[in-house]
Amino acid sequence: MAVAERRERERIARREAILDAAQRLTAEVGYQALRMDAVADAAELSKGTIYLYFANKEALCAGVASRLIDELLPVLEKNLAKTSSGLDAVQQVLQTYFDFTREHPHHFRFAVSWLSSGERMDDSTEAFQLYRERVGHVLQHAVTAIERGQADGSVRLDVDPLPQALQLWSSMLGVILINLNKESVSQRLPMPVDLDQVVNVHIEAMARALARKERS
Amino acid sequence: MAVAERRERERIARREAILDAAQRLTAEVGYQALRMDAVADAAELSKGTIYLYFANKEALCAGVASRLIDELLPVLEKNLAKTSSGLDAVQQVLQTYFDFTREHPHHFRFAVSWLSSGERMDDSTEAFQLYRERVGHVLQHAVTAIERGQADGSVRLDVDPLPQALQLWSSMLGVILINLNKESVSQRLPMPVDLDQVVNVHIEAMARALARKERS
DNA sequence: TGCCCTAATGACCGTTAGTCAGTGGCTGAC
DNA sequence: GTCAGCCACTGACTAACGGTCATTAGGGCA
Repeated sequence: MAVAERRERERIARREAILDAAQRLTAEVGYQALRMDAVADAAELSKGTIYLYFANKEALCAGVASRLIDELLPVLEKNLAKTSSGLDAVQQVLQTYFDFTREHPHHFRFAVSWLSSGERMDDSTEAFQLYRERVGHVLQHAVTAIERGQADGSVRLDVDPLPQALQLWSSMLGVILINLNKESVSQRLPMPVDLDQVVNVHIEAMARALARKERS
Repeated sequence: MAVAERRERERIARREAILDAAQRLTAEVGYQALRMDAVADAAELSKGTIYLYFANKEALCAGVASRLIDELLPVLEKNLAKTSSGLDAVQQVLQTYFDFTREHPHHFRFAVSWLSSGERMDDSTEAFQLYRERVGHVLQHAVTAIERGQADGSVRLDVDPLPQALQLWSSMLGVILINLNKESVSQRLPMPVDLDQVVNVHIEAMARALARKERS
């Protein structure tokens, strides 16, 4: 049945075309302002068709998010390869993730709303499964960096790699969240602040907290 | 004009009654699921009337949030009075804020969406001004704790109190965000994790990063 | 040629934030 | 005491948007 195979290829191609359109629009306006009608228009399809390929708006967004986080992993691995110690690698994971969110702020906002969605978001779809897996890979790099540091003597031995990696990840999440919205946050705070500086302060603080010996 | 004064009192009382209703409902369902019709029903007013007292849903939520954060400040001050050193006070600020968000998870979610809203949210209303001011007070306590630690020798001298307080605040934000959604986050991660432990790991790490001397 | 199956359509629905022309009761001038 | 005017309040209405479904188009197979 060559017909069935062609149909399957066409189906995948159409799905990718929808994702292309959604990704383009998302880069402009973000996930929350993304309109399903606009996606349909941009993909030159009717709205109903979008729902033949994605269960709902969130599943579509997860599809876009999966594509983006795919771009992060090779960059992260390239940067990690250059590091001289485990502690250096820890800092590199944080810095690379930060740089990535600067390039793709909407992706980060989506990740935050996904993580904080509670029961609201139905993430049982295939697109979410994939996204979840990718996030796990990033976290695994942090765990590995800590273990490497404990092996090479740059990271203190009394930290537990997995909880510590989660601490690094979640605290970085907060710092990035604030930095990403620095214009509005600094307006919204009563004191003057330099929120770019805070990112460096944070990465430095994390390094001090993990370092085996007091750093200069 | 005793009439004008009575009118003003009534206006304030009505506003408070609306806030009462909104706060009650918010505690049940959260800000996002709060329906303006439901607020109107609960306050025994028509929906239009709600909009005579609050510009929009966000302003109403900011009103509720202001009330809640008002509860935090006295508790924080009480807890800080018991601390034995500046470093201890830093930890107490973090712990108290964490405990508060456990009691009022919806408030925290609102704060996060406010901070990450970018241009979306119009926070020029009076309710937001007040809320902003209160958040500033909490931050100020963190700054003061660091300065106190530098004075009493518990905190290293090479940290700049304001950026460091912002680092503490924003990183704690991320850790709390993850903890608040721990059920869904742990489901969504491919590895098993204890997210309550991560909060303690974080506060410990922060203390190590700020401590003047290596802690045991 | 004609039947069938799949992909695609777009008018339609439900929900919900926000609006506005209309109502009624209190006030204060006369 | 009367009544014009003001003001708080009303609730039906609109707009926007995510999601649905009865219907249609057209390629493939007997």
